[in-house]
Amino acid sequence: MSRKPPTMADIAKAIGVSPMTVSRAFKSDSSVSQETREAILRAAEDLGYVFDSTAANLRSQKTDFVAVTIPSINNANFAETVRQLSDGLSRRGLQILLGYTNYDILEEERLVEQLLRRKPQAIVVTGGRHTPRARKLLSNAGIPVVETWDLPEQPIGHVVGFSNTLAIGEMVRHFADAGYRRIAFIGGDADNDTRGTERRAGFVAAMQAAGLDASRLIACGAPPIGMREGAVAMAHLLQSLPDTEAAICVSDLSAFGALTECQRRGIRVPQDMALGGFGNYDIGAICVPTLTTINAFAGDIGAKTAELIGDVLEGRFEPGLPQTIRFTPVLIGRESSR
Amino acid sequence: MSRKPPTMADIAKAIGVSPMTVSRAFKSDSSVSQETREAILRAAEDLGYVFDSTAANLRSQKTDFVAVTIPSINNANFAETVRQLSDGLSRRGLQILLGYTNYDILEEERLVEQLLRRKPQAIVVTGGRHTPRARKLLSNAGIPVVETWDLPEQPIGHVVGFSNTLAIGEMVRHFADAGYRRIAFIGGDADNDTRGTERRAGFVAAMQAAGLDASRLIACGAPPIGMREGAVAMAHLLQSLPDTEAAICVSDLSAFGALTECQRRGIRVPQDMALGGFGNYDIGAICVPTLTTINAFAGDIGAKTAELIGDVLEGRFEPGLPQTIRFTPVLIGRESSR
DNA sequence: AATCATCATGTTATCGTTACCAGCCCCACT
DNA sequence: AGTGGGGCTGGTAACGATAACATGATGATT
Repeated sequence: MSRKPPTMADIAKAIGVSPMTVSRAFKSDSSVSQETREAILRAAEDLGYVFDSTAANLRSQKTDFVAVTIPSINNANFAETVRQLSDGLSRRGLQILLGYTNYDILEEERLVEQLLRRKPQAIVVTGGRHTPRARKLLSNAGIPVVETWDLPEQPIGHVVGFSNTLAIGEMVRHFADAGYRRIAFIGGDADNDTRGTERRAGFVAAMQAAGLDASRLIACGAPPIGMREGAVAMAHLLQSLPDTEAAICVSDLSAFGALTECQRRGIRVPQDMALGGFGNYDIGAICVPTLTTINAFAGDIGAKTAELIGDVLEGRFEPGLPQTIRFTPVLIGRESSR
Repeated sequence: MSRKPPTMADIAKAIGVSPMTVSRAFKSDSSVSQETREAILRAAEDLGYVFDSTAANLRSQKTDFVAVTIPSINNANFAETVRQLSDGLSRRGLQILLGYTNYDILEEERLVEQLLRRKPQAIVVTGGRHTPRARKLLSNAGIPVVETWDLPEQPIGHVVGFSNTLAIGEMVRHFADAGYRRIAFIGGDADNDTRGTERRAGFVAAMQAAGLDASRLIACGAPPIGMREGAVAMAHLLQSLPDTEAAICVSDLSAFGALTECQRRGIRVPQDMALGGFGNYDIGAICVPTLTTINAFAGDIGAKTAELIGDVLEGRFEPGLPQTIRFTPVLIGRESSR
């Protein structure tokens, strides 16, 4: 029963052809006569043959893997990026090899090394901050590298991202234009949360540019920052700076958490406290009141990255000429800031 | 510059040892003298050597991959299962190879076939419904198979799951005991949503067992069923069956959507309409009012599956003796059903 | 002193597929 | 009839690591 699984050679023997012909029969473009191919595929099915990619990968020096690292899978934004990336790549015959860094660049380094051993055709990392060793590994890997979700100052290779700083600036202006003055920022205090700290820095810069006090900063600690952290932060805010008129949160999740805290305390949103989020999560479009947010195009980042990788691998670009694709975050004004 | 990457043979030559010794130097348990190993590792670093798993995989017939299929990555429940699974496996030196079926068993079949070509050491699938061909592929793969999130009547191999039917029965009883009589069910009408339909069937059975009318069934269509679908369904429910006292939703997401619709219409929850969800999502614990739900132990399913796979692969079980690990879903009573 | 286990290393063959290079047959054109 | 090209097939070697077995040196044991 449990003999070892059949190989192409077994099929070849059964049909009376060479293994080479069997190999060809499995590739759609190669030249094999119709009847031979059918006989081979039938025999393969009969024998319960399963193609062995590991051997093919070794011989052809192609794995059709694309390595991807994200901070966390439990985040709708990153998940959406991965989904679109995965869809786009699978359409091109590529398969994702996914790893989580847990928002830790040391973990990222380990992960990158581990993933590179699998000989992916390209690698996508989230963010532009890496350990020196990770940078070196990526640079020397000899495959296309794409950094996403940020616009690194010194990109390793390609980039598909947007400016978190600018995006938050947009949000600050939105509130300032609406007449809010005492505006707080929630989150972005942990230095392993690069996007969060960028947003916080962007908040401070934009507030100062608008001539407003930028000192209302509420800490949430290390990522992931979810709804609960947002609620806790709002409680702090209401206690420490009760005259605050508006709070800009590091993400829609924390904004929603902040909203629930207001609801529990009978604080009306937006009349007593206006709220802004980030990321255009589903929840912000449906909760009551709906949340003003920033669409950072998480899905499009994934889709565009897939397209870019396809183009590069199929030689549609000058090789060695890194591309930077920049998305412009768009503010979505909703009920929480009217 | 772009010569081809160094191999173990190159390191061997540089150090003056055999390739075999180099190979051994990279495995922690093998016997290589301290100094030789150090010299090898140093040379490897100098040359920018990256271990080639594809070759090792072929020769040793071990990939250290575990294939996993889930319906969707954009679902906090499945994501949590995958996270714990991934953590547990990586602790054992195994790496996940993930694929999404989009709630489609035909897509699952394609995916399973594709994943098996990569020669994983084990495969985890979500749910117990598969195409005949997929069943055959899984059975003949010669590796441990784990079905999760359900309790299939005819398991292919191992199972780590719970009874959706029983879980919803629990929920129905909770509402019935609290005095609710006109109870509706939202979702679970699409037949590619196996867990959803099971929950709906469980609802009908439990309602009948309680002597209650089980005909208040609101359709949501095909999965994924999110917040928006829940809101739409609640609108339908309020229009078609306005005297309904309580609604049990196929998940916390749809329950939250239903809640928002109530809020927009000024319908008090739970006074005018009680709500129940499923899955113990973060949102249900924090929204106002908090949602009564069922903890299905999504994370534990992943953790336990990782443990099971570890045990099986390391021969800690009678081989060929499939295990079934059954979780008992627990009702969490919250504000939405007081 | 002889024997044997242990350690560190080397040699050889192989995992299953495919790149590369031929070779054959048949038909279409000169 | 001769030449050429395209379609189909086969033989051989190789991808880069390691399993399996073998070897020499060292030290422990009797």
